[in-house]
Amino acid sequence: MNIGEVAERSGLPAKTIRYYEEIGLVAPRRDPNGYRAFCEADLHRLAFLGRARALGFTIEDCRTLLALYADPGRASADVKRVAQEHLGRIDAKIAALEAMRETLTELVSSCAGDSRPDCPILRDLARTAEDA
Amino acid sequence: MNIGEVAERSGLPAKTIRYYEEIGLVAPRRDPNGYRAFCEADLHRLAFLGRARALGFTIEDCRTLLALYADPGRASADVKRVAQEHLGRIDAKIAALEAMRETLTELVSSCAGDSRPDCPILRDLARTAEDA
DNA sequence: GATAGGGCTTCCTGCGGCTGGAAGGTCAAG
DNA sequence: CTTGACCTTCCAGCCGCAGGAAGCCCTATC
Repeated sequence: MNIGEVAERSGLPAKTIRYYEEIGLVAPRRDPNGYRAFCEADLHRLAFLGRARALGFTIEDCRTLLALYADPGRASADVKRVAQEHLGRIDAKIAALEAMRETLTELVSSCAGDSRPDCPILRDLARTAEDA
Repeated sequence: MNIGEVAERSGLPAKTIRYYEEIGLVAPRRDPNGYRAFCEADLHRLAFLGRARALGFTIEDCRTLLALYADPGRASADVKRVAQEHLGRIDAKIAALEAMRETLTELVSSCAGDSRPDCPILRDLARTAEDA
């Protein structure tokens, strides 16, 4: 299998697959002409990576997860911990974004949005620390 | 005002302020010795930037917002549009993160998290496209 | 056998928004 | 005169790729 076919079957761009090889996440054989020659196991690994990345795991998380996946003596607790920590980071991000959303929603709804220059959004951004 | 004082009063790291100057968001005078000399208006501008960034606006959004702020002939509709588009991007991010959170929460809760290797998280990541 | 096209290769740059660190100038205090 | 805190510039790195240049390989067609 050349990179094009693997890209199509895994759903990952060829660029990304080359990058994953560069950072050691996958190690396909090489044909005599220098082309990467992927086997089914490589494809499976890449698909695994694609799904882990889609769930937001970092590349380093993926490295860990792949290692656990390959280790028959793993403890599911180790996998769970990785996922839980990731979940914590996601919750934190959501909370931060929701705080922004709340403020922004309020500002947007209070702005007339007409041709006049007066704007509570700008007023809020321009308020000084003294403006309690 | 030197950069240290401005950093403290604006809450922005000095590094960030230098960066903002580099990309043209602020343009302090210079003392004969080469030190940046900030005036109150510069500080105000930086505080504005700090608040806009805290609300998640991109640097380019900030540039636009600063320009609108400085323009007495602006239309509040222009400000509102910038904020609304930003709000849309935030909503999209939250939605993506919540989708991840949902899947991850389910996976985490279904994993025993003990010393045995069997793990539904890994099983899910490793499922093939055929596994419907 | 020449040519055209697609796919493959490597290498370098750039994205956003900073952050860290090195090497060196400047200033006030002791 | 030295110390130490400040300031300066410049360069590298973060994450996870994406874009593009330059060039090789392979197949098909004329």
